[in-house]
Amino acid sequence: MPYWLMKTEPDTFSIDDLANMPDQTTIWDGVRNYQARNYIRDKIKIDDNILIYHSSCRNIGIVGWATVVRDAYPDPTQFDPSSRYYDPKATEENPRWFSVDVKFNNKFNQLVSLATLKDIDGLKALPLVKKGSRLSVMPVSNSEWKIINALAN
DNA sequence: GCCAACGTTGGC
DNA sequence: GCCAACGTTGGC
Repeated sequence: MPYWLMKTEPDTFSIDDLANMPDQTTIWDGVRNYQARNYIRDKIKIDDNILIYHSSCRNIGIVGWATVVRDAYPDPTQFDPSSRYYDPKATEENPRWFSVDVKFNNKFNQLVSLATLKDIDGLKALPLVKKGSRLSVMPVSNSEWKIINALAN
């Protein structure tokens, strides 16, 4: 089963916010990067697992994981002029941006910090730890998933 | 808050 | 199609 990692700013939406949602489920909206969009639209499927990463905050790192419960569909915020994610060039007939729904699964007992991730040889290929990488949705291999789960316990 | 690195835009 | 200018990301 494929694995992924998605970034979120906890000040905007944290893993605790996800755990507190009705049915512990939310739309993952606001992705506005083409490479990340392509993963969401074309690759990410129901039952795939998603590591949740907190960025731009005090405690940076992977905090837990969720599971995809709905395949890609047009991100409604692109059509909403009042949304910060509004995109005037997107149309219902020709949407640019896509979302999936994700459901909370587990919060790690301890955060796996970015500094820790950068220190592990088996994680060097992960875009997250590469200098200058800004990709907000990325694939995670089976072995990377295992390493990260081991670090979380 | 700073700023390096990156992705996108738009003039040519 | 190039590339300068701009806006954004995200660690520190």
